[in-house]
Amino acid sequence: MRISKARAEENRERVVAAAAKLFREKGFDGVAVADLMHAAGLTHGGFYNHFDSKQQLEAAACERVFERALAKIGAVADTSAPEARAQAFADYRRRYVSKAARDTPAPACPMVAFAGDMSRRPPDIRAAYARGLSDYLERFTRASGRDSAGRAAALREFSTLAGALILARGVARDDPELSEEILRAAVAE
Amino acid sequence: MRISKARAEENRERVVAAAAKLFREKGFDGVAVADLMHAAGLTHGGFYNHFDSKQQLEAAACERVFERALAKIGAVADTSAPEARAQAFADYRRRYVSKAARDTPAPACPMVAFAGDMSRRPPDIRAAYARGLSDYLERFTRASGRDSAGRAAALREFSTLAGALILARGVARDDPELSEEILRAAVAE
DNA sequence: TGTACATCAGTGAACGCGCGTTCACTGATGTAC
DNA sequence: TGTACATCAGTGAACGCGCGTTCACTGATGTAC
Repeated sequence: MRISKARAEENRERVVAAAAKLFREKGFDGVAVADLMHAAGLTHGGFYNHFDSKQQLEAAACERVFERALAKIGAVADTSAPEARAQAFADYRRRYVSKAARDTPAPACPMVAFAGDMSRRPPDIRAAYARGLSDYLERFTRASGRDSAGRAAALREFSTLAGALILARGVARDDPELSEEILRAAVAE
Repeated sequence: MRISKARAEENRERVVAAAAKLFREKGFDGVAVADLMHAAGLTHGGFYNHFDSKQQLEAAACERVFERALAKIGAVADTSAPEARAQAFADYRRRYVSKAARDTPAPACPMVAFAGDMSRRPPDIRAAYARGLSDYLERFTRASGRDSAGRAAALREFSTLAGALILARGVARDDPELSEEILRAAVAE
């Protein structure tokens, strides 16, 4: 049963959206093509009408996750009024290491979701990730109110946030107190 | 061909050692039982003479990696002369975010190697990991010369180091300049 | 100490399962006239 | 505008492969006497 072009595009979109969510949640190798298609309301056989391979969808999903993350930090960076920007950045940091961010199965931050096994992924995904991180750190630096002289401090600050969230997520279920302690320490002054 | 008890124990030891290395390098799911046994100079069939399951070896390997990491940071923490301890800690930090640490396929730090997918692992491995991180952070705090009042600062400092190494490893091959910048920023003052 | 036998670490074939991918088929869509 | 036909998104069975695990077998080790 052939489907209209618009509907087909809509289906492809749903597959990418499902992949962006499920890959963040279970990792690239933790989700089967059939799972992705089922999550998008389709059967697995049609997958290759939209993508050359699972690997290609992985790259597309990675880019999709970055689009969202870049839009979010970009909005903070592009806030023109300095005091509003400072407030937006403070909120961003606080939310980044919140318990909600720790407890969500699918981390919104692509670095938290993917950094761990990025060194083992094929070149095209790694390239998308590297571009994404580079763009993200540029925006994060601006969002933090620093200029190029303060870039090192901004990178250090983001390493702290990402490191704390990754560590806190790893022990969340087995040592919740330590997990919270790590999160609080990351934004303590 | 039956083997002596001593030789059998030696073989088991080699399997755990191979697992501790290969799991750090390729992740738990990236190494097959046959690979592990082959790396230990054995064939895959004998695996279940030593372990109930692959999962049990994963837990044993995780503990093994922590033993090494805890011994290393423990030695710094237990250095009694304050100036020698401060020097040893400075060296530890510098080496932790060195290019060598970034470029080694098998990270020495269990958090860098395992944190990424720890939230998806079975309970016994997660428990071993949580115990290990808790012990590690206690030693790291002492090694940094801080007492319990300075524990938050110590946790924040370790989050920075681990986060930076994880981020730097993720883009090492695709954006080496950014990768180095992240590492340098983590220990800049 | 020497002998006979049971034990069991190691071997490699085999099993069963899940996964990425392929393929023949369906039937509504898009197009040529 | 209406009709005939080609296209192609979606379906579900099937293929091939790798992996964790099992099993019958081997023969040196460990032990009972």
